[in-house]
Amino acid sequence: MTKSEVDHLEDGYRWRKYGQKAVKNSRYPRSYYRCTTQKCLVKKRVERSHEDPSIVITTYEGQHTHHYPSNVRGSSHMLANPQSSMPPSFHHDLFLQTLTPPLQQFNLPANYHELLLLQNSIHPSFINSNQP
DNA sequence: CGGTTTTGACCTGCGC
DNA sequence: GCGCAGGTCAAAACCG
Repeated sequence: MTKSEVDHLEDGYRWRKYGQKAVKNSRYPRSYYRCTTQKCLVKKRVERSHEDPSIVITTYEGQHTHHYPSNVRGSSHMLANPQSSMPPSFHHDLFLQTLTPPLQQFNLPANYHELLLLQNSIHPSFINSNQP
């Protein structure tokens, strides 16, 4: 449930695509990702909105039981001492916040843009959390 | 050379 | 029992 033009969303974890299928509702293909960290078998389903091609619906299946990888591809510049500045609890909270809003989005399309902006605000903020 | 993406085939659950 | 739809596997291709 994030607005993005690309499927490869860097959410702090590394994903390996293991499948792709076309769905009937959407005329766009749906991609299946799995967390590359062997400790947790979290799965992720990325589907493109049938209304707005610029919006992808990301459905997480399971919970991450580990911190994000030591070196995140594409965001390696933000790893100075992540564990220190961001305890797991904080991340878990963020995780819940990321999961909760989508349900409201479905019921309140009017808040869509606000939530999208919120989503866009969360990522940079937590990236900059260890920035002096 | 290792990890990742791609892509078709294969498997399973469900409705008729 | 069959067909459809969704989900997964695995081999080859691809890329740093």
